[in-house]
Amino acid sequence: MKALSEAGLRLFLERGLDGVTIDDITQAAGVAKGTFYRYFEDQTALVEALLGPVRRELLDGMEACGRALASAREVEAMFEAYRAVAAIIASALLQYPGVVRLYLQECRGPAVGARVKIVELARLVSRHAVDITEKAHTHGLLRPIRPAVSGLAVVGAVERLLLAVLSEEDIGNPLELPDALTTLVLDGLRLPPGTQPGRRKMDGRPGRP
Amino acid sequence: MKALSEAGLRLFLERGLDGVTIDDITQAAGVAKGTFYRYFEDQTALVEALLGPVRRELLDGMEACGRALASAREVEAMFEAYRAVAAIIASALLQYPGVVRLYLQECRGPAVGARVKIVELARLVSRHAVDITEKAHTHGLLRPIRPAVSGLAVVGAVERLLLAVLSEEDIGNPLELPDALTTLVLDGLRLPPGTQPGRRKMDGRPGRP
DNA sequence: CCAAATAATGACTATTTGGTCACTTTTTTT
DNA sequence: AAAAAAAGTGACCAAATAGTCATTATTTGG
Repeated sequence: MKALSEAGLRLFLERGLDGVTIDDITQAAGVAKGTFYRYFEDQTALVEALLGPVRRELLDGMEACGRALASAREVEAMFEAYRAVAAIIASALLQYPGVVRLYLQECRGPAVGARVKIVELARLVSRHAVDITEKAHTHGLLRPIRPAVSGLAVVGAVERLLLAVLSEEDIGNPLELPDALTTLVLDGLRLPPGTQPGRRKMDGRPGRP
Repeated sequence: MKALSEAGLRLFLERGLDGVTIDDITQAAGVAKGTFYRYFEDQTALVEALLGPVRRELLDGMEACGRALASAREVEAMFEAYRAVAAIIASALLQYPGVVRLYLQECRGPAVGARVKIVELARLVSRHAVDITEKAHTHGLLRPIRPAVSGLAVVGAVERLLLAVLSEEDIGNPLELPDALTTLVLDGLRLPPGTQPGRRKMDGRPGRP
């Protein structure tokens, strides 16, 4: 059964959810076809089994962040809530890198067949992200941009960077990512006015007066 | 032939690239199966035909942005180069909304079969984005964050917002998106220090001293 | 050591699918 | 109008596929 899950995940990543047959999976796992159906009703069930743990951790983490933020009145509490989510994501990345990659790879496809649960999770993640942004917004902690826009932008940025990490694109030390993202999202790309163009500060901190 | 392209695109969006058969397409287009093979060698060829125009416009636009930025020494020139890319994207969105959606939906999947050209385009887009960021970075116009990180983050944010627009998620007036994105990316989410929490400015401009 | 329960097998069926091709219909050219 | 060219058709084939099930192998409990 573990052999089936592992083979399935590997093949899904290589060929896409819809590009893998039950025969492929059982052959790769080194078992007979009938064995697959002893453990999973169909391909969809296998995907759900793979996604389950990540789904729980992620949704729990985001809900906790929402609750924490509901009572946050200061910027520091907001940062702390965001950091907690980042920790959840990092944990999932370390425990289930393949599943996270599968999510990133399939989450924007049409919600059909084996992909429904993945797309459903993606919708929940986006909704939570917007809710969280909405809360911070209500408390006046954020710039006056529609939460639906900034929340989704952050989701997109984070997901793209996770993909880069998992695809081993060259983005430097992954451990520096949360800091870089924080700087990026919270303080923006643009060099703060007053700093001399050409003389870059190298410590990566915001450094506004 | 147009009927085939349109039916194919519609079905690809409904069921995913790998979830559509030639029979599905010809049936939806109301032609016989053999007719498909008169115009396209296989499904991959149809996808390439669909993607072609968008691919050209997008890559041309990004290359132009790179060239413009190569000579940019001031922040204003940089903004102008970004605005030009935004215009290209908006144009593609209006002319070929379905194809853009197909790109967003499939661009992170494994580069297999009919998806290879889409994934290839996605790689080029990311590479260009990082190159562009690199250029702006070299000129000292940006914060000291690795261009590979900030460039990919912007790609991710933009792609997620485009998906939202095309999926008719509620993000308000799409015409305000470029401005929101600019504010978001260039000036950051965080309320500038010095502004009173709770008293939000409503004009959406940065407003730093 | 034996019997019952559990797990694994792979041949088999019914369908689906990509691709072909001899033929018919429509359009263009002469 | 006749001939030639182009477009369109759908039956057909071989390969692939989801799912079943009678049979065999293995494990477990007494």
